[in-house]
Amino acid sequence: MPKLKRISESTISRLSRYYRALVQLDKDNYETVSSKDLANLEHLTPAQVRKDLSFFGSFGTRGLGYPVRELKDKIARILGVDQEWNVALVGIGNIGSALVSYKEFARQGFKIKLLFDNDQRKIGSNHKGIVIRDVANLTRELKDNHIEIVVIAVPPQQAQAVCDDIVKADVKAILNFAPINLKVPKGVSLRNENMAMELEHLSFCLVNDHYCEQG
Amino acid sequence: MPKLKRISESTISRLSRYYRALVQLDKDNYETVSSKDLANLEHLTPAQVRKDLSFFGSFGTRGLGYPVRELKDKIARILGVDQEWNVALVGIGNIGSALVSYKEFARQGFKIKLLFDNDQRKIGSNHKGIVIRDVANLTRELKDNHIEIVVIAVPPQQAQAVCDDIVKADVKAILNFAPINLKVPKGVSLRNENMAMELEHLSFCLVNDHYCEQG
DNA sequence: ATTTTGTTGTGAAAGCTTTCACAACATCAT
DNA sequence: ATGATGTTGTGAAAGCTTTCACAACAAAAT
Ligand SMILES: NC(=O)c1ccc[n+]([C@@H]2O[C@H](COP(=O)([O-])OP(=O)(O)OC[C@H]3O[C@@H](n4cnc5c(N)ncnc54)[C@H](O)[C@@H]3O)[C@@H](O)[C@H]2O)c1
Ligand SMILES: NC(=O)c1ccc[n+]([C@@H]2O[C@H](COP(=O)([O-])OP(=O)(O)OC[C@H]3O[C@@H](n4cnc5c(N)ncnc54)[C@H](O)[C@@H]3O)[C@@H](O)[C@H]2O)c1
Repeated sequence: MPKLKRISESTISRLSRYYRALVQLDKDNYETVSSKDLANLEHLTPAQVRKDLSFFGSFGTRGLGYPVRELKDKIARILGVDQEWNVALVGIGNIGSALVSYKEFARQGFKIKLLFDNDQRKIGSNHKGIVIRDVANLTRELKDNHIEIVVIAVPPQQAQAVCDDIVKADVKAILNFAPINLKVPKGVSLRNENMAMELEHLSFCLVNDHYCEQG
Repeated sequence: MPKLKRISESTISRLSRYYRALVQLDKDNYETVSSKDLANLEHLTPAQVRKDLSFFGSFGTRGLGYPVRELKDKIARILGVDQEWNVALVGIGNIGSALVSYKEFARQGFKIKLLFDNDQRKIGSNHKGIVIRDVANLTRELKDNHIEIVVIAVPPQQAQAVCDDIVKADVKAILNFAPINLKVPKGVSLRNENMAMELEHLSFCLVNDHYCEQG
């Protein structure tokens, strides 16, 4: 019985982790799994697992645990990975190319449909079977092709302008690799993949081991 | 007067953001900045900024704000980005290659010194001026070259074995791109860059807009 | 001098997340 | 049937993070 409460970022991230674990358990032909087992697999606490799941309903049986396949499917539904998503990629440089080559995303339902760049030498060329389009037509082409998720992999100076064009196309989900704080209107989901920040987190831990979680 | 309290992950991430903002403000020749200004730049609250900084000391002047260059340098010190770090990269495939090409990391003090792979065709070849070494010698070479941070960019099946070799070399900081939960002993800092998880977060928001922050 | 305006640093309050603890079941052995 | 064992779902407690609110200053104006 899902109440209309905000779900925390950490709960959503953990759902992804449960999902990955359940896919593996299902492959390994496990029928059921307890919150304790699932917690151990992901280095979490059983109470955390049960509380996270309880936000979305009661999926388990007391005394037995959770049915693996069923729970996997339920979480897939919740995460929206039971369906296909049309993804576009803007900026086909180092990172952009790596993402296009990565077949795992497609297998998970994230289908890279369109590629964009502003480099005349790249526009029109075929990249892993997908033609690179001119970013000048970004808004229109995103609309025409019903793109639902856009990945930004352009230099930081260009990122906000690209982002604005994406928002104009009514796209509601953006994954950004540029190390910059993009401004998006309410109703648009933005996730940042900031590697510099992760490296700085690590150097912080190296310098301040006493302050840091891992002690 | 730094008390010996754990610093939260979110505070550390925000320090990275303040730092980036301060670098820009310094370039733009600003002398001072208030918690209000800094908060506006990063879409945070002034109280948050002041509280975060207060964990590490008092850097501002009442009535005036913070001296930009001084605060920048203080945060650089706290984050450990006032020094150089020796970085090694394991797995020179799509993602690994993209990281080697990225000059920004070196500029920030993260110097990629060694590359490793297990593919005989790649081992010994020169990649952007760095020779690719055999991962068989990983532990010894990490030690010999005083590597402090290692980036894992191998397929998920190989990641834990690679990780174990890294830990054996007494490396205390690991950045992992493989979509898998690595097990590391206490005292080793591990950060994960999991793009699939970010995409799933976005699809969750698309499916459950009412549950999601951006509502 | 005194007032006004501006801003920090921080204890306390509010809000949010995780953990605890236990009733409510389910299964199995006897 | 009954008891023993195992596990969920959840309200309450504990713990953590963010926001509030204000004293303590600093500078400038009067
Ligand atoms: N490569 C990495 O390892 C790495 C690591 C961390 C962050 N990043 C960030 O990811 C982003 C991409 O990095 P990269 O190394 O792939 O850069 P890159 O220079 O290799 O690629 C950028 C691509 O974007 C294109 N581009 C530029 N402006 C554009 C615009 N307005 N519209 C469309 N395309 C445009 C360029 O032509 C180029 O193909 C950057 O913001 C970078 O800071 C990269
Ligand atoms: N490419 C992407 O866009 C992307 C996106 C998300 C996650 N990832 C993850 O990042 C990792 C790397 O992805 P990729 O696309 O670069 O893969 P890739 O196959 O292009 O590269 C992997 C490299 O690792 C090497 N390797 C394999 N086993 C090794 C070992 N034991 N020791 C040393 N090297 C070894 C391979 O020879 C290869 O060069 C994977 O875990 C992948 O799931 C990649």
